[in-house]
Order: sequence, then structure tokens, then C-alpha cells
Amino acid sequence: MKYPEYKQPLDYAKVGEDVLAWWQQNHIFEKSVSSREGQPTFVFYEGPPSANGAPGIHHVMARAVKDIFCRYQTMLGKQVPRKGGWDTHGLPIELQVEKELGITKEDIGHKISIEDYNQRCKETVMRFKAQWDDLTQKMGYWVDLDDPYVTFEPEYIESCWALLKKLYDKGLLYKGYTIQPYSPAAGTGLSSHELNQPGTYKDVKDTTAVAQFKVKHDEKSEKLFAAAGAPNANVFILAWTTTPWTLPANTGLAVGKNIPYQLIRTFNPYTFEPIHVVLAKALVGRYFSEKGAAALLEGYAESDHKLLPWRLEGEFTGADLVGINYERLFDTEAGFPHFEGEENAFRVIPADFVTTEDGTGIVHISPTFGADDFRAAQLAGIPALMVPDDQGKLGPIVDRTGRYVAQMGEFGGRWVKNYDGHDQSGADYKTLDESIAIRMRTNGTAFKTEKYEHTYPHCWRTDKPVLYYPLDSWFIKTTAVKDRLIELNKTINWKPESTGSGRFGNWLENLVDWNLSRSRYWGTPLPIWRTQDRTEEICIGSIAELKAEIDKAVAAEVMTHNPYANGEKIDLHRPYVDDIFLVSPSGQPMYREPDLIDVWFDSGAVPYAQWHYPIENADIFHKNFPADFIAEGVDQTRGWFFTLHALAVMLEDSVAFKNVIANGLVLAKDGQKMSKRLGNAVDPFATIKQFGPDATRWYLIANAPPWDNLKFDPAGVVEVQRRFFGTLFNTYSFYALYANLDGFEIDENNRVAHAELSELDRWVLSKLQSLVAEVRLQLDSYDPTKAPGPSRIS
RNA sequence: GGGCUUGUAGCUCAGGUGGUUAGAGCGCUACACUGAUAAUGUAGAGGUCCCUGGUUCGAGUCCAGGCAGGCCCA
Repeated sequence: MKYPEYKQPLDYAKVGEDVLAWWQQNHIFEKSVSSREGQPTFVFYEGPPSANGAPGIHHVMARAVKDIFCRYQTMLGKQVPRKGGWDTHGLPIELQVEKELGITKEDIGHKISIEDYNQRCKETVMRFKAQWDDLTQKMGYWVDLDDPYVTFEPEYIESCWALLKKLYDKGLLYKGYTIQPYSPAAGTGLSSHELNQPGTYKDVKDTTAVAQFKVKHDEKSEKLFAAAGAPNANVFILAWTTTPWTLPANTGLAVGKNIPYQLIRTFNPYTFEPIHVVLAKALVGRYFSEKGAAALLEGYAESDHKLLPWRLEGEFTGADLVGINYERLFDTEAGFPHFEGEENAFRVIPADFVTTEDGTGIVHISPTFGADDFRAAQLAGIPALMVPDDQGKLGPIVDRTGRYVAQMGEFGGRWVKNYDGHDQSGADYKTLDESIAIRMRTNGTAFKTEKYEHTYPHCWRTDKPVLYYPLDSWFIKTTAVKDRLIELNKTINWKPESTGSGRFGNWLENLVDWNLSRSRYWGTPLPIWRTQDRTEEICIGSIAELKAEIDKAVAAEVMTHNPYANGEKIDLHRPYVDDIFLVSPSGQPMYREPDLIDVWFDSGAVPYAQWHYPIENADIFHKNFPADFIAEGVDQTRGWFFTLHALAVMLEDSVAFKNVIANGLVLAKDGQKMSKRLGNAVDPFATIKQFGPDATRWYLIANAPPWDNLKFDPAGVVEVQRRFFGTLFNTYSFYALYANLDGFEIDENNRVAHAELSELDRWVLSKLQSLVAEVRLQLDSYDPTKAPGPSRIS
């Protein structure tokens, strides 16, 4: 018998196992790479999976996508090296270890040493590696598992340090601040994880204020004064805040570009002065009554002031207001401090978070006390109000204990909230918010002040209100290359296109600097050492450099000995690097900046660090950069896709990848998200065991484009199995049966001349060539779903 | 709240640049074959193209506004 005949029913899982065994015995994957030595390469980067959880069915889909294009290019004759890798650092692993040990972040360094804790993280992260390797093989994903990169290895970290140093030398690494939840009572920053603890958000009654910001009359504001009908009119912009203590730190006002605003002629309800105010059209009704519109303007000052008269004078959009200058509310004449950049402050700017839900539709911006404020101000070039402390270091108007700094005039030294537990029971006791409100009512800068109940986050340890406060962080100045990031992004072939131009493109348009700092333990440490007075610092770019600097420090007696002198293997993690002190050129000791870097830096560094570049292997790196193709979930848009792109543009002035598929999610068959809790998660091992890898992969790819969400229905896999593989199998069996009966044999050396072929034969050959052309066309354009299409039709 | 995305037959999905009776597979119904048979062939039924407005001689397709699901970010 020439052609093997199989019995029904065919065991698809068995076929998969047999093929896998044959691959492994004959090293087929290895040969598919080694046999193409010298051929053009097709560069692929494996997005490192984190091995701290079991793989799911969506990983099978993501990896099937990767596998398809790598194999296709291999079949076209290219060499496609595929280095596997593991992402091993980061918060999810730390949280898992904390949970398993029953500890919190505060216990690290006390109940458990940093050394033991990090050891535990290292063990935990590789716990599922065996499962991942198993799935990788069973699903038939070809990737090099024998020589993967691992982000916690010293060589990998060393590469990250070298890259950081390159950025540092280009002036792209700097220390600044970011607005984070901060507990003055506990003296510590809070993570979003801590803020999500139950009970942190409480209803509190605060003094709120609608402040009047006086518009300066210049060409930017001319239209307002024209509508008011007097060049010397008192025109104010109204902004509401639930935290009046932030008003002295105001440096800007934010409007929504498309929101309609109105100019209203009326009176200040406390001083009875005639004024003109600007607020959102949608909110005029909150402050002005129907009756007031009809009330006489004349005679209000002498009336009982119960009814506030008003008149509409004009309407503008937010875009009309942008750029208008206004007078500082708490000015230097009243004893409040000058600050750096104040000539650029006190301007109306646009912001996308402005709504007309509450307040006045205009948001008071204090860049030191709000994350949104900070971001909007940074985008618009508005400075923050910062004052120097006794050491000359710039800081916000509130110190770390929660008090106004001394420079704050009549309010200097006042507590922002009651952080020290002082007595508030006295009859004439006033909170800072109340004192500020009284001042504003007196000098005609408050349009309305009232008590208002709202929810506000509190520190889970001290029960005191949280402040949003500027905390030190290290940044990569991605905004310096923003235009180039956008420009190069346009050269990338995104599948689907909308992810590149929309989600990713918009993200780049609104880019802020990349906050690298993480106050954690398990990750790549920041390789920067500084003197205590912050005047001297060094960025270490390699282990060799570190050793040399340690030798200098030992010579200067800053360190007693070099812990790496006798050639033992270096561990660059905490706590070891924290125990290294270096010496500055002027002879001062330097201490490591205690932060870790964002794990996304680790993964963005894959193209370099997987080869231990730039320490070594420059030739290998250049041969394998940039990638021709990568694929990952759409949730990586601001993660891996961004960090790859950002680092490539800053370091190499290049894209990191030319083609990218951003695949969607795999949902349960009812369209719900898969979760262990709902019990609707599909086990990839069971699926492959039941249906075999071929039907599983075919279903995942052919059923819907990978960038759409896929509703995973096992019945669909059954259908694929019957419809496609069943047909294929039956067709083969039919052929095998009769070919064997007739003793048909193909004689490669004596084929029938084309001209002598029957019409039917020629039709079939034509059909085949059309199929090949169609499949190639679709695979060349990175559409794996359309590629199998033609083969499904007869 | 913002960005992106999806909504076409019972199910899963196709439907460049607007143009006759809106398609495929599965499922369903009927018939045929009974040496491919837990198959195969032939035929058929089945749709308010999410809703509302608009542009147009003409809209599943273009525009605006909603509704519902999803992802990411606040």
C-alpha cells in the first residue's frame, strides 16, 4: 500500500502528538533556522510573558498569530530566529508574594528582609514556567525555549543600565516630580492599590468656594470687554473648588474647547459691586434664577440682596477663551511669594477633563496638587507655584507634614487639614479653608462659598484625608522626541490600522514624560548615585564601571571593601546595590537613588538586552533591529508597544518594529470576559487534548480577525474539526482508497506534459495557483483570517 | 468622563469607491445516495442590516445624535 489509510474517527489530538514527537526527535524547528544560515533574516521579537500565572486560551491565540507569520516567512526561505523570554519583575509578582506571605509593603525590610523577599519573588515568578513551556510545545509554537532572555539576570539588568546611561548622557533622564496620593499624617505616598482599600473613601463636609479670577484687558480678552460694553469693566472668570486651600497655588484655569460659555452681567453677592462673570452656559441656572433675569439691575445695592439680578451679555466657546490672562488671586502685594516662571502663569488653557457636571465648567488649576492639573499645565506650558525651602530646594506651598510653608503670608504655618490632631472645638476656631473663604468674601474675589458634602479619600492607616502632592520621581523626557515618535509611528504597519492611528496615535499626541520611578523592591534598580546635597551625581552604565567606581570609593574610604573584588557573580538587585556607596569627584559620598525603574522599561529593552547589547554583541543586535514583526494583545498599546517605540526612537532614531498585530481578547462564548471566578475560563490544555492543536488554532484564527474580540465556543472548534479537517481528511481518504486500489503512483521524472493534461486537471492546477497567490497576498498584508478563506470554499 | 472598537439569518461571520431580489458556513427542513457512510450530493425555509434623524433619485454602506457590549485611560 502506497498511501496510508486511516480509520474513522480520526484522533486529532493523537495526530498532534505524533507530529510533535517527530519534530522533537528530528529537531525540525532548530533545522528550520539553522538550515537558512546566510539567508535574509526576518526579525521577530517575542513579547515576554510573565510566568507568574497559568497560561490561558488567549495565549494560544496570541502565539498562533506569532507562529503563523514566522513560519510563513520561513517557508519563503528567510531565516527567522525566535528567542523566547521571560518578564520577571514588577508589581503583580510583588503583590502575589505579599499575599502569600500575609504581609504588606510596610513589613518588607522589617518582618522579612529585602533579600529574602526578593528571593521569594524570584522563585514565585518562575513557578509556572514548566506549564508555559508545556503549552508552548503542545500548541506547536516554534520559539527557542532553550536560550531565553530573563529580565532578572544580571546581564539583562546590565543592558538596561547601559541604555539608561545612554539616555542620561543625552540629557533625557531627569529628576522631577509627579502628583501622587500622599498621607501627611503617615508621611508616605500611597499606591493606587492602597487607595482602593475598602473604607478609604468617606463622605466629608468641606468649605467650598466659587472664586472670581479677574480678567486682564488685552487683545486676547477684547471680545469679553466688547460684550460687556465697557473697556474698564470688572470681568471675572468663575471657578469652583472643594479645596480652597489650593487656590493660593493656582496658576491656570482650564476650559473645555467645545463647551459653550456665557458672559453674565450681575453683582458680587457679598460686596454688591457690579461685575461681569464667565461660566458654562449649562450651569448658569445653578447660580442665576429666572426671576433674577427680570429683576432690575439698578437699585440692587440698596435692596435686601435676596434676589440677584443678572443679564446675559454674550456667548463664547472654550476655544475663544483660551489664552486669556487674568490677575493672580493671592498676589505678591498681599504678601504671597514670587515664583519661578510666574510670567507664564495665570492663563486660560484647554483641558479634556473639563465637564459641565458641577461647578462652573471652568477648572481651577494648581499643578502641585492635582494629577490632572499637573498634566494639563505641563501640556500648556503653565508653571507650578513652587517656593524654595531653607536649603534652596523648590517645593510646593504645603510642606510634607501638611502645613503651609512660612512664605504664605497671613496663612503661613497653617495646617491644610487637621493632621496634628489639634483642638478644633473653640467657638472662633477656623479651618484654613474657612479663613481663605472669609478673606475672599471680604475682598470681593468669592462669588459663592458654602459647605458641601462629598466623598474624599482617606489614608487607610491614619484615617486622615489624603493630599494629592508632588513627590520626587525620575523621568525619561519622552516629550523631547514627541514629534519624532509621531512621525515614525506613521511608518509602522498597524493591524488593525485604527490601533496605530487612534489609540496609539492619540496617546502619542498627548504624551507626557515617562515616569520611571517605582518605590518597590523587586525590579531593576535605578543606577544613579547622588551626593547628599544633590550637587554631584553619577549614572552607572555597566558592571565594570560599577566595580571601578567601588574601587575609587574604597580608596577614598567611603566603603570598607569591594564586595565584588574576588570575582563572585554580581547581583544587581536590591538590597545589594543599596549597600554600595560611591565617591564624588569632590570627595563626597554618593548614595543610590532608592527607586526601581518601571518594569515596562525592562520589556521595552528586549531588542537590546536580549543580546546583552550594548555591552557586547553589537553585530548580532544590528542584524536583528528593528523587528519586521511583533504581535501582542491590544492591552499592550501603552505598555510594550509604547516602550519599544519610545526606546527605539530615543536610542536609535528608528522604529522598533515595522509590522505589528494587536490582537483582541478571547471572551467566553456568551461574550463575557473569561474569569476563574465566573467559571467560564477555557483551559487551553484541555482544549488541545480534546480537539488537537490544529483545529484549536484554526478556529482561533479563522473565526474572527485576531484584532476583534473572539467569543470562544467549543462547539465552534467541533465545527472547524468537522467542516475543514473532516473534509480534508475525507478528501485524502477518498484519494488514498482509489489510488491504492488502482496502484496509482506519481513518477516525478515522467510527468504528463501540460498540454496533454485534461481540461479538468488544468482547471485544478489553475485553482491551486490562484489559491497560493491569494493566501500569499493575505499573509503578506498580515491578515491571517483572510488567508484561510479561499481554502474553505470547495 | 475621554479615546478606540463592535452591533447584518437561530449561531459564527463576509459585505472596496452608495446602485436590481443583502451573502457564506454551521444549524434547521426536504430529497438523493447507501462500496468516502458518526460521511457525501441536491434543493429549500429563514433577515425592521441596533435605534432616530439627515444628505441623496437611491443608504447595510456617507453624516449627526443616541442605545447596548468590549478594551484602555482618567
